[in-house]
Amino acid sequence: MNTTRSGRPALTRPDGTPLRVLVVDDDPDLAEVLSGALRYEGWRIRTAGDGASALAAARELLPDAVVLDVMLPDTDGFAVLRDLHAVKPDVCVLFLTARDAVEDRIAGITAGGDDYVTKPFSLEEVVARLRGLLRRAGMARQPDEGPRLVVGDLVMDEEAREVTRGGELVELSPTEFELLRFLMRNPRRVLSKAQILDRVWSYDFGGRAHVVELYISYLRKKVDAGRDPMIHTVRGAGYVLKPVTP
Amino acid sequence: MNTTRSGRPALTRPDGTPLRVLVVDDDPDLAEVLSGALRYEGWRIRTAGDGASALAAARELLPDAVVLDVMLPDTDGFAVLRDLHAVKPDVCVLFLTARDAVEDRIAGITAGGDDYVTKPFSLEEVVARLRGLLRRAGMARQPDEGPRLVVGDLVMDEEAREVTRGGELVELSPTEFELLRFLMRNPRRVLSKAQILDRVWSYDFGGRAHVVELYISYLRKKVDAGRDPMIHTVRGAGYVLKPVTP
DNA sequence: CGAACCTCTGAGGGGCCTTTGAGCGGCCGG
DNA sequence: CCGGCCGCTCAAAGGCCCCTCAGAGGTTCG
Repeated sequence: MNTTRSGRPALTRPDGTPLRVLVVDDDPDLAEVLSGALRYEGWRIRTAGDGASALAAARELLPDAVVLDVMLPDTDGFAVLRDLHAVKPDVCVLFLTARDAVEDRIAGITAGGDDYVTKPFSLEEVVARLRGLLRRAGMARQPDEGPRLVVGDLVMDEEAREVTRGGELVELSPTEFELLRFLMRNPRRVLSKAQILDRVWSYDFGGRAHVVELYISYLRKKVDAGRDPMIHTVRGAGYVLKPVTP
Repeated sequence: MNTTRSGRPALTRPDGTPLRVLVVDDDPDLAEVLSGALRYEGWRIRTAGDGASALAAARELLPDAVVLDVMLPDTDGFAVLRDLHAVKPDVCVLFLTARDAVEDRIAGITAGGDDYVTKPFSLEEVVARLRGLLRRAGMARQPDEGPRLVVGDLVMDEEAREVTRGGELVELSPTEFELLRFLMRNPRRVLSKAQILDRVWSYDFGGRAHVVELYISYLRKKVDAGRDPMIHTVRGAGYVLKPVTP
């Protein structure tokens, strides 16, 4: 079976081959980070820096999905979207856009089944949105099943953004939710504070690892509250999430 | 079968040939120490002193992994990472960075599945991280199986950073963990205190061999506690770890 | 426009880890 | 048999890691 670089079974095309994703951004560093994260999901990645080379790459790769910066040096994302649909009508598109970008045009996009995230984003969010898109479009085969993450009696419904522990609802803020999602996607594995920062916080976050400690303590108060702890500190290494009794 | 210089079966590429690793550091002494340790793993090593020659070497060697100093005389780590991925998209990268540069521009690097260690590091840590990377990337074939070390009834899960003896959990500090990992990777072999210092402690450690004795005694208290001892002293030579009944 | 919520910073404190030093016991050589 | 060396352990200092509290600034929502 095709697997991610983390060992977890990968989200694949229906025939089991790796999903193909094209990353289009004119910032080479950002494109590199993005494609690294997506490659880590076990997918096949290509990058492009402008609209013209994006189209050329798309014609060659026939990607299942495209991560597309709205602001490109030679053209804008919407024009590229039209051309992409001409090349491959069923392609999924995830837009990258500035926070204060034109909301109305973006709104029209999501109606077509595509989606967007605003810069600066976290990699966890990009990956999650992309997985959601591919799943809903029927382009991806679920190795596990459904959009639910389960670790012990802790259950996360990613689409409903709902978390329960032992059946009880746990209410989380956005950052808490993303942190817990990252932990739940890597159960029984020690994650360093740097790893967590890189995945859960925005790529331009300048802060220190201290925030991770803080949010771990928030999560503990809500997820572990009064119960047997699932979140453990590994001194000098990081944090682990694991079921109470393995 | 391909083996390490120590006789232990080596971690190899899927086809059984030795893994190829490129070491890039502008300090020749450090590069030498590193490549010595990696060669000891049974891998094929090349070194480079700057970004340009690193790329040239990469094009020729097509390495499975690169150990890469972030501070290079001619360029920075991010640019090299991009170029390396262009040469070989599935290459694993382990960055070496100064402790106070961690916050700097490392952001996003671990997100792609790559990893880093801060200077001063221990060789055990570098080797362990590299093995982890290669294993997760599916570039390495397990001679034993999985990310678990087993000696007798002593079991170490490196990813969960969990150790059990006879099923019972053994809690270890970071240094204790690394020392035990070194012992478990070299079972039934006498390791001198100097060897242990060189591998487990940082390369700039100024202390004396006395610490090794102390940490061995800590390990005994936790690992051998009340049970048949697995850690043995070989007077005048060093220490051995072996199963209770060979 | 106000209130609630969320995120992040800074400071304080507690506890674990690492290292050092010293003392003791046992093994080995003289 | 005795002295010296090697290894083991205890005790304590210091540092570092981690947790928590309190509050400011920003954002969202009513």
